[in-house]
Amino acid sequence: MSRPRDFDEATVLDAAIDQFWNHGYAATSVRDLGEVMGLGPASLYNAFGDKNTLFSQCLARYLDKNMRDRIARLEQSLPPRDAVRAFLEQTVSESLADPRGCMLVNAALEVAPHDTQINAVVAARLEELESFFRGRVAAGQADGSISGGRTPEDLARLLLTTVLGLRVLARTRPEPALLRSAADQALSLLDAA
Amino acid sequence: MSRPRDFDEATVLDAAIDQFWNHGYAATSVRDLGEVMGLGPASLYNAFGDKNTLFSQCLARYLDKNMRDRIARLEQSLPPRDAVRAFLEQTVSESLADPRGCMLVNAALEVAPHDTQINAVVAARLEELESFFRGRVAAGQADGSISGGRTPEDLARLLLTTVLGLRVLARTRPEPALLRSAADQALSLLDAA
DNA sequence: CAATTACTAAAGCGAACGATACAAAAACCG
DNA sequence: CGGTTTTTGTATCGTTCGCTTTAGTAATTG
Repeated sequence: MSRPRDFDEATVLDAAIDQFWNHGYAATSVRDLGEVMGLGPASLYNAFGDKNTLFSQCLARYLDKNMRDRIARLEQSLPPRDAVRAFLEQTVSESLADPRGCMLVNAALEVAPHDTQINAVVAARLEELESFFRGRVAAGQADGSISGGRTPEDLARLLLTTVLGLRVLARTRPEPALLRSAADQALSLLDAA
Repeated sequence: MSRPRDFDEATVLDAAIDQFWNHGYAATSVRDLGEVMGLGPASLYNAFGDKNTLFSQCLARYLDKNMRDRIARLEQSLPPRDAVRAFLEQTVSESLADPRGCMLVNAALEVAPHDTQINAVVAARLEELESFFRGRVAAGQADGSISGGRTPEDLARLLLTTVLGLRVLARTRPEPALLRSAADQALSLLDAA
């Protein structure tokens, strides 16, 4: 090893994430990436591999920062039922505030169907989210804050589906009343018998 | 008017729909389109305008054939509550059978955010679907087959969100148990008080 | 201080992109 | 038929694509 990099990998990765997040995979060119990252093509390819590999790294980093951390935070700081509600509410408010939507959902539709590696990552992360819901529902049923009328598995599946639906809906119809109502209806299943 | 076209517009449009549906907007080239449509570039541009205009026509035709007609059929042939259930069930079984998902949902995430015209079309069609659900729920409440515990507006919003979520989920995790369970949970709201 | 290593910037590779120019050919109308 | 109009096949426009090469420079090691 000799000469160190002139740039910070995490910083330029964030710039790349921003570009992919804004414009999607196919509509982002390697030149675009080089520009926002402040790198020439040689540095870019040397440090991150080709476009597809770079995208994988961006997606992984995005998910660690935006999903995994959020889940961990909610699991630690809130009682089970509140954690579920908070996740849905954060999804709604974030969808209203950021027109780019969720990079995971965007990738699920644009990239995953044509790339088995990305598909595996996306599927695994969706399972993580489902698992978060399932675990919180089970815990909520145990402490009595969530009705026991439905299985944690079933409720988790609906909650996951609702989150994804909200993300899609928000990108073309970012109407607060619409999104909040949908989220509230899904949450009401935590009470129903 | 003088020389007629050598091709049937509807037929070649269907071929173009198939291409866009399979590969998305950005990843489909005009040459790809010409190939599957059996047209040279001159005929293609002369008949359908540029790539973006062609996509609009494809999306409109797709929606007329796949969504509007289905809604009309369900509204005519089934009682309100069954029509709602049938729509969800068809969404699930179609999602499991066809890996391309729903072209409307795909377009909502890939194209609509960067194209105000497409966005308007997508938003309008989602409102149509929401309106279908709202109307059927209201009719179902009137005839007693659907619980009156929630407003048609709220239920329609959740059903719409669920359909979109199912479409996303199915593309990366086409698991029958997962999708059917989510759909069933959403439908159970038609009973709850 | 060499010697080595890894970096960067600039130029450019072949291929594919969206879109057009142009002339030949085909169908309509009088 | 002849004249007009539209369609069509072909060739190609200029640009951009993902990616590589080359040449030179900057930092580390002995």
